[in-house]
Amino acid sequence: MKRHILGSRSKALLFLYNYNNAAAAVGIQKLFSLSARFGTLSATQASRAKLIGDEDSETSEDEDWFASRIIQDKDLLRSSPHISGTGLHVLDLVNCGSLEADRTLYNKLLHRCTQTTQLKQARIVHSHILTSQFKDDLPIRNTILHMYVKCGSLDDARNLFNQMPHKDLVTWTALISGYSQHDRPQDALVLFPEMLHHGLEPNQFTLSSLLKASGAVSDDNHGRKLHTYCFKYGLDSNVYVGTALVDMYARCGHMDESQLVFDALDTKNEVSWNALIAGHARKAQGEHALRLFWKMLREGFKPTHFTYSSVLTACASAGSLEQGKWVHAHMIKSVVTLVAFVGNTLLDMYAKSGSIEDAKKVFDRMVRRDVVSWNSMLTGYAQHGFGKETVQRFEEMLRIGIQPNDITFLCVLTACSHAGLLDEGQYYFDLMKQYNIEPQVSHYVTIVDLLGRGNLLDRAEKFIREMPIEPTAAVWGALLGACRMHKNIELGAYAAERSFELDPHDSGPHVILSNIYASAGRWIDAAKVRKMMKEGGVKKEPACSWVDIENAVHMFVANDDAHPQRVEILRMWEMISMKIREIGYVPDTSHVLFYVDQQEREVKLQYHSEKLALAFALLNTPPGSTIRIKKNIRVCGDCHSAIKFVSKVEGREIIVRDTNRFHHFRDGSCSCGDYW
DNA sequence: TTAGGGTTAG
Repeated sequence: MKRHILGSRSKALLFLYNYNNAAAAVGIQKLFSLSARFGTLSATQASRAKLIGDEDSETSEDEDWFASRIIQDKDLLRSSPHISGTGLHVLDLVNCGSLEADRTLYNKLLHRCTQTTQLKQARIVHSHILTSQFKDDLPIRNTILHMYVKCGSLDDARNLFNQMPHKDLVTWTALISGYSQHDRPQDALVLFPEMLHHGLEPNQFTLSSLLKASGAVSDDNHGRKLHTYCFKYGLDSNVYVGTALVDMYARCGHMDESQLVFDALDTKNEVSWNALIAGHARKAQGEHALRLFWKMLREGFKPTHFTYSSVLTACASAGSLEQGKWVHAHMIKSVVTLVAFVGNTLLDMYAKSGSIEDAKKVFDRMVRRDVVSWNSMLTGYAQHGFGKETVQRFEEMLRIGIQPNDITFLCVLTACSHAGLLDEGQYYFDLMKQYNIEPQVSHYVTIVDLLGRGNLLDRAEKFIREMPIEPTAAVWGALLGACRMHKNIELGAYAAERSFELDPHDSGPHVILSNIYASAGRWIDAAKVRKMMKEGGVKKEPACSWVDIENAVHMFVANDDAHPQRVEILRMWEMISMKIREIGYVPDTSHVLFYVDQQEREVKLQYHSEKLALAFALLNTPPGSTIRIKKNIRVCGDCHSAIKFVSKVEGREIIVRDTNRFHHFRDGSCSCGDYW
C-alpha cells in the first residue's frame, strides 16, 4: 500500500472525520471554517482521495492549533467506540506512523467493514492485518471470517477457513451461519459432522444456524437430529434455538410440532411469535395465523414489521377483507411506517381480498416503491380483469426506469392472455430479451395460453415443439385448457396424454379431458378417463366455497346438507333459479362430469358450492350490498353463467375469487368477459 | 469473535 505523508491539517481533518467523539465535535465549527477556506472540502463530504493527495506544506497558526489540539487528545480519540467513513484513512495513519495498530484498532476497522459490507475495503484491511503481528491471531481471524460473511463473500470466508490450521467453535459457527444466511443451506449442513469429527460441540449459535439451514431445505430428518442435539446440550429452552426449532418444523410442514415447541418455550419473544405466525401464513392457514396474532397482542407482545407482513399475507390468503382492514388499522395505531415490505403485503392483501381500489390507494401512498410493489399492483390489476390497465402501468414502470424482473413479465403476459391482447403478449415476450431476462417455463405456459385462447391452437402446438426448454405438464395443460374452450377434441386428447405422462397424479388435466368428452356427448370416453383416475389413485380436490358474513366465515361444499340454514338456502336457490330462467338462463349441463340423465344433471348443478354460498349470502346480507365469495378451484362454467344472471335480477355486485383470479359480476356481465 | 422471524406469479 502506498504510504502517504500527511500534513497536520489533513491529519486533523482525518481524525475528525474518522472518529465520532466529543472532542472532535467541539472542533466542528473550526472544521467548517477550515474546509471553506481550503475550498477542497465540505464538512460532510470530506473525501479520502482529496485528503490523501493533499500534501500540506503551509499551515496557518489557526490550523496548527487545531491539529495539535486534536492529536494531543489522541487517547480520547482512540477511546471512541466507532470508526466512521470507510475506515481506510486510519490505515494511512498507521502506515505513516501516526497511529499504532493494536488489537482494538483492528477490531474497530473490521467492525466498520462488517457494517458497511464493502468487500473491497474488507480485503484491504485483511491484507493489512496479514502484515502485522496479528496475522495468526485466532479471534482476529474469526472476526475477519465473519466480516467476509457479512460482506456476502462466502468464497473469501471459505478460503480463510481452509487456510486456518487452528479453528475453534466460533470459526466453524461463523462459516456455518454464513452459508445458512446466504441461501447455501446444504453447505452449512455438511460442515456439522465435520465439526463434530474435530471434537467440537455445538453451542446455541451453531444450532440455531443449522436449524435455519435444515428448515430451508425442508429436511425434517435432519431437523429432528438437530433437535436431539438441542436436548443433549440443554439448549432447547434457549429462545434463539427454540425459535429456530419453531421455524424449522414450520418450514418442514409440521405445524403441530412447531406449535408444541412454541408452547414448551419458557421464554418467548416477538420473534418466536413471528416464526409461528409466518408458518401458518405460508401454509395459507390464514384464519389460524390471525387467531395467533390476536393472541400475541392479548399476551402483551408488540408486533413488528415481520408480524404485520405475515399477518397481512395470512389475510390475503384467507381473502378476508374485514380482518385485513382490522390489521391495517392496528398497524396505523402502532405507528409502523409503511416500509416497502409491509406496504407490499398490505397492497397485496387488499388486491387479494377483492378491493383493488384500496390496493391502489396503498400503492399511491407508498413513499418508496420497489419492483415487488409494482409487481403486486400489476398482479392486482391482472387478477381483477383490468388487462389494459396492467399494460399501461407496466409501460409507466418502464418509463420511470424501474427494472422489471421475471415475475413482472409473468404478470404482464398473464394479463395479456386474460384480456385477449394477443399482439401485445407476443411483443412483451420478445421484450424480455432486451431486459436480459431468460423466459422460464412459466412464461412459455402463458404464451401457450395466450395463443390457445385466441384459437391459434396449431400455432400454440408449434410453439411448444420449438421451445428451447423441455415442456412440462403445465405447458401441455395450457394447450389442453384452450382445446376445451374451442372444443378441439383430438388435439385436446393429445395434449392431455402428454400432460399425464409428465405428471400422472394431477387431477386437473383428467377433469378437463373428461369434460371435453362429456360436452361432446362421448360418454364412454369420459368414463374411461374417470376409470383411469380411479385406477391411478388420482383424486379431484373437493370443491368448496366460502363467504364472509359479519366477520364469520361460512364454508360450503357441493350438495351440502350439514348447514343449519339448509332448508332456507335450498328454497332461496330454487326461487332465484326460477327468476334467472325467466330472463334467459339455461343450465349448461356439460359441466357435470359423468353421465346421468338430463334432469339429474341439472339437480347436481344446482348444488354446486358457489351457488349454495351465493344463496346463503343473499339470505343474510342487506339488499344491494356487495357479496364476496371465495372458491378453492376454478369457478364452473354453469355457475359463472348463473351468477351473471343473479347479479342482474338482484341488482347486486358479486365478487368471486377463484384460484387464479377475480370475477366481478355486475348487471348481468362479468369483468373477465367470459374469458378466463 | 459466532445465532432465530417478513413481500410479488402460476
